[in-house]
Amino acid sequence: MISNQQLKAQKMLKKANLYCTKHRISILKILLNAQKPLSQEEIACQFEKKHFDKVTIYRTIETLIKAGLVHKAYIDKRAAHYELSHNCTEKQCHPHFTCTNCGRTHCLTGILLPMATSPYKGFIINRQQVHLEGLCPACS
Amino acid sequence: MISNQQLKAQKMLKKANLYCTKHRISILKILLNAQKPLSQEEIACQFEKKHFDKVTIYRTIETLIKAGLVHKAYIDKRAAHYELSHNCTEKQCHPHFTCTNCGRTHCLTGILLPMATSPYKGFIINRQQVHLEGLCPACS
DNA sequence: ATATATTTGCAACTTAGTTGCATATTTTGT
DNA sequence: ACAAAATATGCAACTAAGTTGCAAATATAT
Repeated sequence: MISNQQLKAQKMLKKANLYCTKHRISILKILLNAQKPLSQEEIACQFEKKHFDKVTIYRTIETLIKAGLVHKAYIDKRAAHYELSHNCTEKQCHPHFTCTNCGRTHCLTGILLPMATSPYKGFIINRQQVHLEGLCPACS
Repeated sequence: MISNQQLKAQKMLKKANLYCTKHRISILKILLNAQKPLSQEEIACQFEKKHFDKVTIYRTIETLIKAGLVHKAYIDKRAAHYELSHNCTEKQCHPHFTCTNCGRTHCLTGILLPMATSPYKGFIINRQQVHLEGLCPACS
């Protein structure tokens, strides 16, 4: 029984001209199900019994970032957090919201700000990512 | 001979009700002169001979953040980078620009985007920070 | 000048991420 | 379907970033 997400992940890898390995498919599936950016450790936890080396996870993420499938989220955590790029337009990522009370991070996919335009000569802006701070529904 | 920045730093600390120590003044002076966000290590390097323990630098930064004088910049570096809040409005920080070619980060203080408004009930947005990616004048 | 409150330095530690290399897996060509 | 070539993975050891507890030093208030 091949799941929907399994097929989706395989297609993503094929399209990006990457080797279609168990590890990459698993990591893509985890990111497809995630409702927020995940760290290496959070990804590792979702494998339960089957052990995935952290080096493999880091290298897989790096590969997926280079292929444009994944990007780093700019949030206020010590460890880097990653998410799929498929909820973002080419020029702009959906905003991330961090609650200053409980520290939890949410993706606010419903917001789109106008793109910044540079008043300085020579700066070519290709992508924009917005970070928001405030109180989440549970804390407000 | 007391410099201008020395006085400025002292005033900032007094106003924030913080002990006015050599270390805090030195760190504030370094941040006042910086044209971009600095990491703990970059701050430490500017002390030259006089040795400042990294723990002291981390704790000082934490204190200054709590007092609202400093904040973390959301940029694509492994180590956290910090800057003074005095170039930002209460609601919004100036955007940071990272060059995808050379990796250098710049502050684009001339840009101000409209504040995001949440389409979700219960999310109260207090502050916004924008991160831009593209090519800097040297690389474009 | 002294007492009290707060900050600093040191040592040891945790967490996050990286590198080199031998082994295993995936793809390509036949 | 099979072998060869290309690429990915696991392991061990390592570096970098940040934290904690505690004793000594410094700043402020009286």
